[in-house]
Amino acid sequence: MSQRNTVVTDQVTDCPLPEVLRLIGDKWCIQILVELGAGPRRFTQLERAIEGVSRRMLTLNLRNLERNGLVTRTVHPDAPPSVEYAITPLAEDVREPLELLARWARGAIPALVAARQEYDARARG
Amino acid sequence: MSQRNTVVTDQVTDCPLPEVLRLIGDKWCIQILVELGAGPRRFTQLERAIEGVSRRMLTLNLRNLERNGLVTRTVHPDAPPSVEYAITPLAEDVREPLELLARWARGAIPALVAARQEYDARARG
DNA sequence: CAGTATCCAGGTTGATACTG
DNA sequence: CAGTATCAACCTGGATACTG
Repeated sequence: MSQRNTVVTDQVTDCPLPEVLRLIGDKWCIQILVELGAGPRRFTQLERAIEGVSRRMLTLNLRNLERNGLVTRTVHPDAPPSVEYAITPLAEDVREPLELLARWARGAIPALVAARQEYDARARG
Repeated sequence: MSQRNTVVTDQVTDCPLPEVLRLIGDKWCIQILVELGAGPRRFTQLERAIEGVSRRMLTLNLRNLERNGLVTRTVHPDAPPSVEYAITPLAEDVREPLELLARWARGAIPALVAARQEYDARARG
């Protein structure tokens, strides 16, 4: 999760894909975006919605998303504290490409499973 | 790179995206697929084309791609050995979704950079 | 509530040397 | 040529305890 400023700086070729993947490739980013896609959420709401995420990782991933302009964080000056997260238009725009990717994944799963079984069978044989 | 058999097994929700990202999210996978998209390549060709990849990682990534049915590996019984890698139709199909994602990335870069500058400025301030 | 600080286990990667 | 084997460094992530 350390600084990964590579999205533009050192991208010489015309394929930004490796950078995008690092951008949204943090372990919980997608699930955060999906959850926030349904509407703004508070920290604990996210923590409960995203099964298995640790407090630490949720924080780090949110900070990263915020830093990259994909998520906004608004603090309401209440007691007890209340912080609301929401996705930005920029993040909205990435939903469609991601949905296509997801669609491909759903279609590809049978072939993937088959490929693995065959590979593993051969690897053992 | 250890076994990650999760693509189907434990996916309860209807969002396969985290799994896809692990599938093609290995550090060099995309670059391998892009390179092979231009035509079959031999091991050393890939090693030279993909700047910064170590022999070890190239091997591991290729094995993973092969296991998932995204790349084929054909050994020509020559001396010296000759091994040719190529992408499968399954991998061809993923190029379009990935291209859309790349297109989004290219468009989003200015906003990303701006978001970061602002965030980092505030973080220091 | 919404984090931060700390510690640690484990996984991932690169460098390097070796092999059929 | 096309790898495998080994080792060390690094990074990531989870658990936990603490705080405004």
